Amino acid sequence: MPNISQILSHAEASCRQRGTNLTEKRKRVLTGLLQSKKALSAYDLIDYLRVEFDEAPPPTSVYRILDFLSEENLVHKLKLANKYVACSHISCDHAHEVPQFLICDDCGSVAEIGVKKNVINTLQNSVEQAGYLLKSPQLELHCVCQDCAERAA
Amino acid sequence: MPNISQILSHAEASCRQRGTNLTEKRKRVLTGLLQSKKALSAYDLIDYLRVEFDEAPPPTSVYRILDFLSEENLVHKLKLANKYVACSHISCDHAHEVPQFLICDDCGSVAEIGVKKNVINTLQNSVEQAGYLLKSPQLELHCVCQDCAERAA
DNA sequence: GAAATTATGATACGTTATATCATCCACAGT
DNA sequence: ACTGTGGATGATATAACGTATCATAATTTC
Repeated sequence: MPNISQILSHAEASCRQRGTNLTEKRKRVLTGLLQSKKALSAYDLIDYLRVEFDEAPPPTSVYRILDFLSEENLVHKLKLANKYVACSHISCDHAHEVPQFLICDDCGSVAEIGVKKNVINTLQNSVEQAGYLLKSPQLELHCVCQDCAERAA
Repeated sequence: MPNISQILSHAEASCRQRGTNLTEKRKRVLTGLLQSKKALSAYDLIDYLRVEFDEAPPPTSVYRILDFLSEENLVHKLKLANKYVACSHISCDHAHEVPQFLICDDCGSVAEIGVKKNVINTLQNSVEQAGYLLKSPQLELHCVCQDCAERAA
């Protein structure tokens, strides 16, 4: 696993290639997500920026930055948890299947898994039979991680 | 499709059988969801109660009632949309597969579908391989309904 | 170096949800 | 009837998440 500064360089190059700009502020938000290794809310990130960088950006700015990072596929938005997480494939060069997220309801840890294509296809078929169009096959699943399951036991 | 008062009687009987009590207030919240035929937020329901029944319950009460109705499987909570919807099988007697929800991001309409058991199993296996436990295989999918898709076209 | 574009800040507010403590109500046992 | 008990609801305040609007700063481009 590459270290954070390598990931940042990679992300920066990727943005430049797409004609966008990974600014210092955007880098700091991304760094926060990479360091925490779990999903954070926008307000968690504001706290992080205050503590680590003595910044106090308004929510507006942080949400804008998170939107930007999502657009660049550096970060995923987890609607189910109202949180944001660094893409686990952030430093890969190849394209990926649509990510599926497992969110631990207890501790907030997030695992990103792939599922077989035919599962998604079956799902998509069911959706279309109901007269709907799937906007995004990105699933977010309520889970409990092993650590929390053991702690509870 | 049974009418609303039939559904209410059925729900009331179901609660009684489980040793719980479908009070008038709870009935009115359920009625609101049944009438609207779509997902409503807790605050939508407060508005509904004010308009239809000249009540002004605090959010606390409405959330409590929604929790109760969820426990009784009369209502489903859609975390993805922060809304609540009457269970479409509310008046059936038989057990059901775990519901899957299609949420129109434009108009908020919700379809409830079943998916084949093996799809869920496959998913569950992937989750377990990642060291997580699936708390609920209830999926909520971001969709666009046919009406909205046509309107946009 | 002025104009245009991009990025960020300030302020205020809207929406969703919960914490805490108080009150009401129905019903059981005496 | 009296009372205690548990279930149900209300009142109040506030937390957490998110957005609208307008202003300002920084960067690029000509």
